[in-house]
Formats: sequence, structure tokens, C-alpha cells
Amino acid sequence: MTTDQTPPDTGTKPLRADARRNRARLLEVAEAVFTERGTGASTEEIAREAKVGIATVFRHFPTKEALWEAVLVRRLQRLAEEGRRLMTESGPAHAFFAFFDLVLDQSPVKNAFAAALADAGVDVRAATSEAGRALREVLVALLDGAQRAGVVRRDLEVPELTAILVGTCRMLEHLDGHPESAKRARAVVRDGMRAHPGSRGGRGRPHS
Amino acid sequence: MTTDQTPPDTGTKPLRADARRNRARLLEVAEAVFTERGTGASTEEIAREAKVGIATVFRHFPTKEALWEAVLVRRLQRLAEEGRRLMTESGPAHAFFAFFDLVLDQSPVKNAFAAALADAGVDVRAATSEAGRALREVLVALLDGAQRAGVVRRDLEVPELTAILVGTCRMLEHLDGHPESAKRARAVVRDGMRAHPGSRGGRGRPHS
DNA sequence: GACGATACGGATAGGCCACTCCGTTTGTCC
DNA sequence: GGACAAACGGAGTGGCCTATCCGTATCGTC
Repeated sequence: MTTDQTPPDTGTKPLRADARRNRARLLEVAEAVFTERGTGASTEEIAREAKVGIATVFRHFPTKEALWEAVLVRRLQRLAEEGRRLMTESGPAHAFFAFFDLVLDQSPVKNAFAAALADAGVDVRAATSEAGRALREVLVALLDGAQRAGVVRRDLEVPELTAILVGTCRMLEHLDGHPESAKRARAVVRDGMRAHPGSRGGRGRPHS
Repeated sequence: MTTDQTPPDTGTKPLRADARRNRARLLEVAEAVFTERGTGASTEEIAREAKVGIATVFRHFPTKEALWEAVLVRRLQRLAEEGRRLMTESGPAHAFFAFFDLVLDQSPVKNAFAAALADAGVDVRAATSEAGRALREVLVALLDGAQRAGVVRRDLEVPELTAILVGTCRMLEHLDGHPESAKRARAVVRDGMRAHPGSRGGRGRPHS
């Protein structure tokens, strides 16, 4: 909770108490609003929902895009954290799919997370790509562990893994309200990533 | 509302020659622009690119949303058509995956198509859901044929199939410029939909 | 509790965009 | 080829949205 997420270095002066609280609340609310209404949601709405003036929003985040970026970074950081936790708590064979499920469960709502991962992949800003890099490292470890354990097809690599997560998020978003279909869609992707039982340890799949 | 959209039926008065051409060109251009810049693209840009005044756009499509809807319907119609063609040209075992690839190849560019399918699934307007219904029928036939032929897992149903197409579009969009990764991501989904070689004809998968 | 610095809030500027009005052009039919 | 309706073009309008200015309130420190 504490986690003054903005890098604690950069010689930034200690923020005043209320400012600190407002900033945190803004990030919270912004994440919710962006998640619900998409990036097109107006800054005014976020301000209203966070019970601050618009000026306060722009004081903390010089631009709307900067706010979006900050929300993004927070998400990526949390995700990387949870990935690391899973790796130490479960064995490598389980951690990978646990993370897969966690990602998909975490954002049952809308597309914001997909956008987050998407942007991370494309490496937008410095901060974002910093957090994105951390997450990517976790993904590498998870994937490698699962492949060594023989539970994930060997030909899978990180770039497409990111895309698969993004795409599957979209699938589930689209199946919101149809839990049975969502379960099956998820199973399709999960099974597709699984090492083929027949081809023990070999390349991923016999043909195309 | 009545929706004087593309089909020359519904007793709509015969359009003047130039009007007809403009309308067609507008749809063409709008599809391209929406596909490239997203739904946020300005109507003015579409008008400019189509070499007509803005008023002409709004004369043919009373609202921006109506224009988007018309583009959508066109896409869905074309897709259903191609699905039907595939069904008669190839055997049922091949048609399903051929359609899968066709959908994914057809929109290598951006998200517009995904949005199309997505909206179709949720059934937005009357016209859209009409076209959407036609496409859904094709999907039913394709899926059923492939399942009878034993090449697609039995537990797959149409709702998640739509979502899978949408989500996979997004995957590939995200992997634009990385053809190898895109190929593997596509393989993951395709293999996930395939009937498991071990479980012959049975339910889709042993567990969760 | 008082003072300086820091942060806040609301009114507002400025830009973009969907949509309209009306004078002008173009197609169609005789 | 002429007349009438249909369609066109583009300037204009109103609304929304990002971003800023400045007077006011709050924090932190003595």
C-alpha cells in the first residue's frame, strides 16, 4: 500500500500530505474510470469522481496521457509483482498457468488491462517501458520454467505470449455475462499453449 | 429505423447516379479510414478522402454512428458470403479452419474488424443484428460440420467462437510486424480449438 | 496561533468535431 | 436544350473536452 510508486529517486521533493492522498485517490479512480469507460473518458469525470477540482488532476499529471501512463505503469508493476510471487509460491509447472488465470481473472471487466499490456509491448514512454521490461522478465521466467517442466509447448516465446494474454482478455471481455462460454474460450487458449501430450518434450506440434 | 442501407430492396426510391457513386465511395473510404485510425477518426477526414463535402456524408448517413454501422454491416455480409463459399468449395473438415485463417488474414491491419464482430455479437442495431444473424448461421454450419468431421473439439460453441475470432484478431494486430510470433499465436488458438487427438470424439477435454 | 509555502477549486480560454443551412451545381426526363 | 428536382459543397453553430489562471484554503513549522 505505501509504495510511492513514482520512482522514489529523481530528487523529488516530499509531497504534502493532502497532495499525496489526492494523487493516490486519483490513480485509483482513474484506473476504475478508464477501465469502465475506456480511454475516451473525460478528465472532468475522473476529477469529479475523485472529489477534486480539474486543476488538481492536471497539477499532478501534466497531461491526460500522462495520467493514463501512470495508471498503466501501476498495473504493470502489480502484475510483475504477482508473477514473482506465484513463481516462488508454486512450482514452475503450475506458476505459468496460475499467472495466466490470474491475469484473466484480474480484469474481468473491460479492456483497460489489455490496452496496458498492448502498450507495454509496443514500448510507449520511458516509464512505461521500464515497468514493461520488469514484467517481461517475469514472463520470461514463467515461460521458461513451464517449458522446462514440459507443460507448455516449446515453440512459444514471450512476444506472442503477451499478445495471447491481450487477445484472451478481449475474448473474455466479449463474453462477459456468459461464464460457460468464457470458461470454454479460456480452455481453448490454455490447451493451445499446453505441450501436446503426444509429442513428449519435442517441438510444439507436428505440423503447421 | 427503416435503414436504407446497401441492399436495393425496401422500396427505397432509386438513387441518382452520382449519389449512388458517392455513397459507395464513402463506404469504401470510411471502412479504410475507420480501420486505420479507429472509430475516433473525424467525419471530415472521411469526407475529404472521399472527395465530397461533409454535408454529403451526413445526407447519406444521418449520423456518424450510422455510417459506422453501415460499414459494419457490409463487413459482416461479406464475411458470411465468404463463409458460405468456403463451405461449398471445401469439405467441412477444411472449411472451418480455412474460414478461421481467412478472417485473420483479411484484417491484418487494425481493430476495426474485431470491433465489427464484437458489436455483432452483442447485437447493436436492427440492421447490424440482421447481418450478424446471417453470419452467425454460417458460423453454426461451419462449426457443426467441423465437429462432425471430428477436427474440432466438441465442447466448442458459437458464442465463444465469435469471441475467439475477435480476440485472435487482437492478438495478431498486436503482433503486427512480427510474422513469426503471429504465426505461433495463431497456431496456439488453432490447436486449442482442434479436437484433442487422444480423446477421440468424446467431450472436449478431460478437465477444467 | 500565526506565517510562509504548498496545494486546491472553479471559471474560462481555445480547439476539435458532429451536425445544419442555404446558395449553387448536376442529373434526368421531356 | 430546357426545366425541375435531386444532390452537392462548405461556411457556420453549438457542445464537449483538455488545459490554464488566479484567488482561496490548507499544511507544516515555530
